[in-house]
Amino acid sequence: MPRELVYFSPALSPRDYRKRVSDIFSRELARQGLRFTSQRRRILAELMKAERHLSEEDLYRALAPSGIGRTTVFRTLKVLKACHLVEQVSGTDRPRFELRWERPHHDHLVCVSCGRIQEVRWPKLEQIQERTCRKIGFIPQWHRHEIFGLCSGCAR
Amino acid sequence: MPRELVYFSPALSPRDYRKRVSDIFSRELARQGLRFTSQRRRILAELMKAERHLSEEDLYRALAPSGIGRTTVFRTLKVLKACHLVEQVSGTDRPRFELRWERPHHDHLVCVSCGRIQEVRWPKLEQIQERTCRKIGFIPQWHRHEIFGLCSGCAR
DNA sequence: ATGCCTGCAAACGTTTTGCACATAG
DNA sequence: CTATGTGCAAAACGTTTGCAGGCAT
Repeated sequence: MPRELVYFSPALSPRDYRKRVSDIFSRELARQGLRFTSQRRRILAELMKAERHLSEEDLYRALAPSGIGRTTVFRTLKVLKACHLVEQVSGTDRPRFELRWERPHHDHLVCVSCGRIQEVRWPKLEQIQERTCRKIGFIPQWHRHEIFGLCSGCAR
Repeated sequence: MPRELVYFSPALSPRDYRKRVSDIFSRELARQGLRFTSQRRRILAELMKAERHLSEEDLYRALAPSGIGRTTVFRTLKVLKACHLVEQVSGTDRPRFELRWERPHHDHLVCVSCGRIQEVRWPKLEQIQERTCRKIGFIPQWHRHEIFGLCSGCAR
């Protein structure tokens, strides 16, 4: 159900964006002595063409007909996370995955009724967080900020 | 490993606090036609006396010797969540549960090295969040804000 | 040719469910 | 007394692993 994502950095066309992300993945794999297989290519493609946050299940269902196994989806998601190309977020049900590259950091508003996920950018919040962390000597590495509630459509 | 919690609202003595939370649970159960059994009482007591965020495993290990089954721990945690007496947070490993009643809302700093969980109160952040939500017609019900990184001790 | 990658099936750890008995109200 | 709660064992679920064969480099 989740929708409403803007995947493309304004400076790049969708096509260029896809090429760019693909190149980054391939380079990152090479750097680690790993291989850019057709399965990994297709899983990344599926993530890029999606207009919502996909779960492992979503990916598997989309790609199983073409012969990709569950294990490979799990393993590829792990590699993508390790490359910081994909981030895992919690939906209302299962973990979901989103492409991060070339996209500004943002937080999530998750509708508990329809599952829609909206994205919010909160530079001011990030700033306050960093200041507080610095003050108490905590070195932030990543964070997860998810607000659950009713989206405007379901609020009625 | 997580520690460093302040469970008591400053206005209440620990003893009064425990009585209060217990009463709230009992009343909430009654309201739903459910029963305040000895198991539920003891699970809540365990959560109240804990000085850290407990996992289901923690609770089970603490209470199994006195004959409480795994199933009951899971089921009771579910009831407690439904009553909004307990909130589920992600640690570095498994889900953990914390009492919410009479405690001000706060966010979490999770150390990925030692597992320590520090709590932060960010009224200013909450305020910004609420303002944004109101602006776009999103009705927030709860939120999860967890920052992962290195605590001051592990930063060295 | 080598060594990483794949798919399958089996293992795994966590959470849920079906059931007969126990117990709170 | 009756409906809800309990504990056990088994099932279900999402995820990981071991292995034999496949493929990118």
